[in-house]
Amino acid sequence: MIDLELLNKEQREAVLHTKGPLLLLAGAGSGKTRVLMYRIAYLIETCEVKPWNILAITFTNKAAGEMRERVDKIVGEGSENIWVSTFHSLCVRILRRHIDKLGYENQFTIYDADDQKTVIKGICGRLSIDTQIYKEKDLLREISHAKEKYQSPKEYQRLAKGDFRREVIADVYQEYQKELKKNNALDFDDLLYLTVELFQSYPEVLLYYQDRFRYIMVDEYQDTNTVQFRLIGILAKKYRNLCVVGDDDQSIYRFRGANVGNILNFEEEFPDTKVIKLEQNYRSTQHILDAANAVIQNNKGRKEKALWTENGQGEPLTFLCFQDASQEAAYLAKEILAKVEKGKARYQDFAVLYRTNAQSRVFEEKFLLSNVPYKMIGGVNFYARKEVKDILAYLKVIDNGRDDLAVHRIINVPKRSIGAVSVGKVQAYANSQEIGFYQALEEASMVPGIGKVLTKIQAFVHLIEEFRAALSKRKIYELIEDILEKSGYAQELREEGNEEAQVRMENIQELIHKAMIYERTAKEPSLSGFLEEVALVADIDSLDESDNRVLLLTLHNAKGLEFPYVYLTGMEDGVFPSFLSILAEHSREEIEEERRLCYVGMTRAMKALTMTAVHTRLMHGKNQRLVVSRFVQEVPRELFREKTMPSSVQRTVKSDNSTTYQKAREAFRAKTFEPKQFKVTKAEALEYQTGDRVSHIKFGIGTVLDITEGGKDYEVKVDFDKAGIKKMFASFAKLKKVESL
DNA sequence: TTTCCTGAATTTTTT
DNA sequence: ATTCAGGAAA
Repeated sequence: MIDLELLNKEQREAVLHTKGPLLLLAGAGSGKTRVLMYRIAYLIETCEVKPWNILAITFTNKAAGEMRERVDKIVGEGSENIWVSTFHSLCVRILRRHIDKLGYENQFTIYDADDQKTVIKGICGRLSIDTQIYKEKDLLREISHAKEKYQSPKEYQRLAKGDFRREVIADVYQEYQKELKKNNALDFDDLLYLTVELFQSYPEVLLYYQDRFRYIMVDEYQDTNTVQFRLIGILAKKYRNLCVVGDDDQSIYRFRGANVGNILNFEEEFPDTKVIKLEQNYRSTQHILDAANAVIQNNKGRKEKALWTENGQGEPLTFLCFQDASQEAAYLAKEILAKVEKGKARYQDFAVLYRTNAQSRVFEEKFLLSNVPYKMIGGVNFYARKEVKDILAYLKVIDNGRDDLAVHRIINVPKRSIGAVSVGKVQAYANSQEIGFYQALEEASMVPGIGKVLTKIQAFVHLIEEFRAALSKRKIYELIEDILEKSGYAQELREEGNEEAQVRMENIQELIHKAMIYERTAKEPSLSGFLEEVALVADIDSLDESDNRVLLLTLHNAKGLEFPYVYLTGMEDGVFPSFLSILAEHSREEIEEERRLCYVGMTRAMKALTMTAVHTRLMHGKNQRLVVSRFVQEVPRELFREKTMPSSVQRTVKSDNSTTYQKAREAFRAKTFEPKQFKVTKAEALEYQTGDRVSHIKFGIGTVLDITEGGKDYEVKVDFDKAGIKKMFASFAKLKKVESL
């Protein structure tokens, strides 16, 4: 049962307004998630709305999961039928059912940023485009923006007329779409774009979903882009029960096409919109809110609002300035450690926020050194690691035979003596016959001049066929194990035998583990489903609040989270706001976006907010002298602790040329290769020894033959009764002793 | 032809 | 850290 008395007046009003369009302007920490949750519960309980008629769109998968869980607790039965998901996973679900209407196969692959770049490179090569002038990154961004605005290649070309540069980009865009379709692949933007296209071309499909989603709610509305706006616009058109929740001051994804204008457009598109403002903050102290309000007030053209709280004044803010980043990090480690040891806080109460991922490494180093347990979000994505991408490429080829990109990746991994020249011949044959690369491999005997490599290619094709045939019988994690063994990938790693190979193997083991979890938790597990999950998860989704560690993350990743103690680090002009935004063509807008980012960061803090800056920082291989961020200057001095007020700073933004590029690079390298402790800790002692009988989750019971001590783990050789002799790493095998020798 | 080696270049923020 | 280009060795 829900109790509306627990809500304030505005929150309650929002819950009770169930019919027609509703725009909820919710300041940071104003309890909007709570409102959404109560609203769903109220619809089901009191208005007798069927759970499957409700669609809630959240920003991350994690938020979706939490929302469902919390609604579960209130309404109990039926909540699993509510569609709670991100824009992207919603679109995948719809497209898996209907995309054949648009000329793709339903088994499509989702391409990540790396895949996109590979495609673009290929196109630039074929069209002889100079990638010095047309950088792959810029081309991709331009294409992405076009799709975000729902511009087809044709439309883009029409608009590009007369602008030579954009005409070239139009050609690339067109080629790019052709290539993706040929590979039966979609990029992130396609997921949204094609769903809109589907709805616009097939009214009966649209009608089905309009009738299905009679009540629609969208969280983080300020970060929707034009296609997303269009998507929810047409979905909600029939019943018009659309509730969007957002805060224009927290719009931080403009670079990704997010359009704050959607908040203003909303009332135009839905003229009878009810607007409710939530301004009472339940998260932070008044000091923190005053500071955040003071900063954000420097932005023009925002909806005026001011957060207030009943939480009391709280402590003043702290500002600290250090000589360099290493001292900044060392101090934070020391301070956090001291607070935890005094029993004032737990590690999980702290968050260290920074503008760019590159800034994280110094914190990692110092935290390791001081034994401060931490978790870093973002940075090098787990799924972006070479060995993981290799295995995923195998899975993609098995799942979608038309994904030539994946075939190219694995054709000679591990080494099969099928080199670039042979691959070129097969590709040429494929082009001449107008067939896919994989199909050309199947017909390799027809390829002119293929010679001895033919047998190797046939062996590869046979291998893939074998995996495909086994698909229905094998679990996904078993399939991965098959791939490892039968392709020789594991063999190659074993032969390398160094520590790096071991880490790679561990990463693959982690992938296997993720596959196991997926199969346990998914409703209808499938290979496509697993690959899709891998493609759409964000690092932040894996965050576990019960994990007692300090969190290291970018400001962007911190959105939607809260912590008792927040450190905003790297508060220097040039870092935050970034040079790119200061020097940009539309500098004012760009800096306003950075300022909103700062506002988001500040409002994450519940009890205490500390800002830190440094005098010099190693950037792009040079030691730069930096001045304190203008955002710090925008905070009224009286809000800071007396002794830590930002000192009036020398106005010198000059790079220090005394260090040559080479020297800096060497220094950087030296740091990179410092002996590094590992997060996967080696067991102090194993519970078993040679001769003991042990059990393994998959292989069953066996006898330990040998234990070898490696760099950071033990390698254990076990003779299993059923599975024979296997070698494995102790930290992964999780062997349990069943009897002693 | 394939493989192995080296040096150079690339990092704003992300689904 | 990874990938790519270019050149030498096998």
